[in-house]
Amino acid sequence: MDTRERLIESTRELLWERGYVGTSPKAIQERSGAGQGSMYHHFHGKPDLALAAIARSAEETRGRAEAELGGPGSPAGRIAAYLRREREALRGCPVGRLSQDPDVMADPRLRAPVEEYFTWLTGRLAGLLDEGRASGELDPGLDPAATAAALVAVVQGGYVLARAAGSAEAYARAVDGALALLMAHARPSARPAHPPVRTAHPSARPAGPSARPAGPSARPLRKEGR
Amino acid sequence: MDTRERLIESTRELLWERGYVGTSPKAIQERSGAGQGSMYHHFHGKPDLALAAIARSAEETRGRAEAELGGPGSPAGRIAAYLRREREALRGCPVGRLSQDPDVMADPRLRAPVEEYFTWLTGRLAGLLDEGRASGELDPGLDPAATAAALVAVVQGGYVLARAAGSAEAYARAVDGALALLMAHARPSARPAHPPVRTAHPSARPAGPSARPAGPSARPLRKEGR
DNA sequence: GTCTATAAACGGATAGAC
DNA sequence: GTCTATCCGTTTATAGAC
Repeated sequence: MDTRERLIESTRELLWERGYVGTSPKAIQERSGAGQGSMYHHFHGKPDLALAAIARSAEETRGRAEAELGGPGSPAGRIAAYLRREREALRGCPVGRLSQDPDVMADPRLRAPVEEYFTWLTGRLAGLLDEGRASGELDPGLDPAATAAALVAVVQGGYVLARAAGSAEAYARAVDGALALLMAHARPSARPAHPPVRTAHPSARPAGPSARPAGPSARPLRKEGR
Repeated sequence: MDTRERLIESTRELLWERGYVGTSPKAIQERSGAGQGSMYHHFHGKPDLALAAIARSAEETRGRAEAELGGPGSPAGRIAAYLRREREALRGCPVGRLSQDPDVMADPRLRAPVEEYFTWLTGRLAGLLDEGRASGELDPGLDPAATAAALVAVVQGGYVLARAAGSAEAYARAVDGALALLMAHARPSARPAHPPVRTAHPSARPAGPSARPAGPSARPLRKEGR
């Protein structure tokens, strides 16, 4: 890996860990092993280097999301796989983190990759939800755009909860809760097989929207008991 | 308001806007109108002043939440009121923001109020959900702890989406999506009479590729038969 | 209680030698 | 391309006068 590359990668790490304000050129140089001169030879300054790092992080994060969202399985299954994917919850989201940084959001060039990432991700999930609706896997009453926004928010908020609690479990709990809510809108046949899924679905019920069978075992989709 | 008080309030604002790393004693002094000497007379240094500010922000934020959560109405109704409460979505959460700050989370004293706030809030919501289950308002199949975590995450993630999009509407959309999922687990009689969850903001959200079918907007969130 | 003076380290960068 | 030297402002205080 050449110097330029090491500078970008080190900046990506530092932006992830400490944000833009918390990341100094000196720290970047130390982590990358590059000198003052090298850094300013390859980049015009901190914002320029940060732009390269942010753009790459956004692209990589998008690629990792697409690996799950574009993978095999039904739309709802792929969404669940994405949400549950192994994440370093305590480290937070390398892209979402930047949204909290006023200096990043104040600079249109630095901000663009962040905005685009979330626009893409929300749209991608909305498309999958719509696909699931069309195929009959999901309740046609679902609003794809709003549901997608809620799911993306759960992921981002899950990171907040995990960091606040000092435990990655808080992330898993939030995602589990959201998936349980979502999967209640899926056809029983489309739900994952492993958990003891016997929840009565509206379509499985004879009639009457209020007929909530009070079965205590009717818990949708849980990863671990609690 | 005396000098000590102005120092705390100015620090609260700055922590909210710029985070801990982004907040310098100098900026605090300028905003509060206090001099160097005053600040170090009333507080031992930046961490000490930050602690006072963080503790107060956590307490105040909790109080504002309790105002909705402990208000009138059914459990689900109070939760909906809390989630939809007018928020300055673009400013983010004064408490949640701190969870992204490594220097805050690294200091147990600064971190404690943040952790406690989220523990309390999640527990409070879980209690309400449980109450709703017991009263028959909510589906007994709901997992209160996981659902509560998901809802808190939606709020926190909603702030991220709003900031990323540069629009408070993104927050509203995420909350709407989450409430729609939740309310599908409520007895119809317990659901809001007026149309689903849609905030009355001046600018209507752009109808995505997946605008809802032209059915009556007042129809139940969850389809009854299929 | 509040003010000014002083200071060592850091932040963010430029200039020029090699 | 990389290194060292230099620069000016900021950060985060401490000391002591008023």
